[in-house]
Amino acid sequence: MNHVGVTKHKSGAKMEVKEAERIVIAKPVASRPSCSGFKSFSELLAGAINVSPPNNVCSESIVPAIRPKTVRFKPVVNRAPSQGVGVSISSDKVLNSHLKPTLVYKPRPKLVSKTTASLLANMGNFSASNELALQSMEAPAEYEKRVRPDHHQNTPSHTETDHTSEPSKVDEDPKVLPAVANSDRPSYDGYNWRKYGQKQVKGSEYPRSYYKCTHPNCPVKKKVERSFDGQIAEIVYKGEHNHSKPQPPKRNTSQGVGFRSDGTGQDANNIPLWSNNHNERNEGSESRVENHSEVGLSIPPTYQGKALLTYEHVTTGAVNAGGTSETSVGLSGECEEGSREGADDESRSKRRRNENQSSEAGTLGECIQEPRVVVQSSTDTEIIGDGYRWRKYGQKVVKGNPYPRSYYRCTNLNCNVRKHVERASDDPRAFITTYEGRHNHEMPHRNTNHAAASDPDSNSPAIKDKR
DNA sequence: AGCCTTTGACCAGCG
DNA sequence: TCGCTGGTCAAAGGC
Repeated sequence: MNHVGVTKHKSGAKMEVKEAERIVIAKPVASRPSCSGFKSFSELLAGAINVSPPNNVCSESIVPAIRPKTVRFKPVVNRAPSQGVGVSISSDKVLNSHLKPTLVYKPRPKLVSKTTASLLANMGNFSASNELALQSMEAPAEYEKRVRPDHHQNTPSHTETDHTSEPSKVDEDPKVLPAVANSDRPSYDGYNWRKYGQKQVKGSEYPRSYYKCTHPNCPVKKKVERSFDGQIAEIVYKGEHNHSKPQPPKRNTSQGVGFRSDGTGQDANNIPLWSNNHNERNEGSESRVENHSEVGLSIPPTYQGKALLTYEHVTTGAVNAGGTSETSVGLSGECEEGSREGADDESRSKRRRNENQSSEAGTLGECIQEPRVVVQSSTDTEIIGDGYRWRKYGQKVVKGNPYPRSYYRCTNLNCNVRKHVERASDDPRAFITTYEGRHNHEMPHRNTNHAAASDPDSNSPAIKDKR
């Protein structure tokens, strides 16, 4: 085991290490990085990848930060995601968030199975690799900072058990059992991670997995909470990579699905694409990429069919938006997880499956029969909420929340920013809006504040974005 | 052979 | 001081 950067000796040594980590690692501070020389991962990434947006005047700070992207909005004052930062943090809670140590990345993507990924890949634009790669969190561009609501309410019962190993379990829908996907793998961010622990954390319905970057001397760690169906419920990065992304063994564009089965968690194809493709393709959207992956609209592997639909929609949206990256991005998250996980997780799952076959079988069946994902085909609703124009491209019910979540995409050409809005299950008056990516354009409508206004299902109160 | 995951146990911080 | 909790270790086993 290469515990890079971490000494393993009990007590004393350990402490030292921790100390070190603290120094190096950015603590998940809720506070939003400002120009104080504090850069978030996404910003850093952005800088590395693209030309940094004008906003980022602050330059290079070394501090990796965890940037919050999802904020819980109360029907009060909200801000739209500012251009520079892909996320808007607002609401009282958010504001207070910095008081809390938890800065979390909390995307809730669903995954698609390998099959889906490959299908998508075959569809053309979509390259599984990309997708996969996208998930990356590396640059937590997608970080969402979220004041965590009580998860408890969300999911009643599946806790305790160690579902991690089991790839797809039910999560959103207790019945949903992703056939292939998921698992504990960290999201694909182009880096290699080694899982070194897993734990059921109090307050969280999902088990938390701990990962370390496998690169020698890289102090980066991340915690991932994955729902039973493989969705990433929360990701927290700690530290900053002191190396570049590992080069993928090979790049592949056409094979949508090239999964390594070695359990490295790397998808030969994925990574490459991720690092190359995305970076290159999405100039200016750097963060988006990463984000999408995690946050992206995801579809439980189980719902392959749906996934495809979604995919199409996504694609369409992308097209409409004028970007292709979107497409990949949109799926990325899904595929990534699904596919990549698929590789090794699959085997693992098999193992586990054998062990728990009976129980799972039942679950799976149900899942398939009762998909809860409702993909709205093309609700080309343009909504002007936080000042930007959004097109709703999907909607679905997420586990633990009776209210459907709506997915929006910025309608601006080439802008890959997306957001999803949902009511807080524990507080119907509160809305949780998660932004992905950052706008690469000016805000078309500055004073409008009815983000969800046109959202049919949102019943939503207008979400005002704070800026 | 090397690397990864799993998982119970251990450790430290905190209230 | 004690119990709880989160984070990490490390043996075992798989690929």
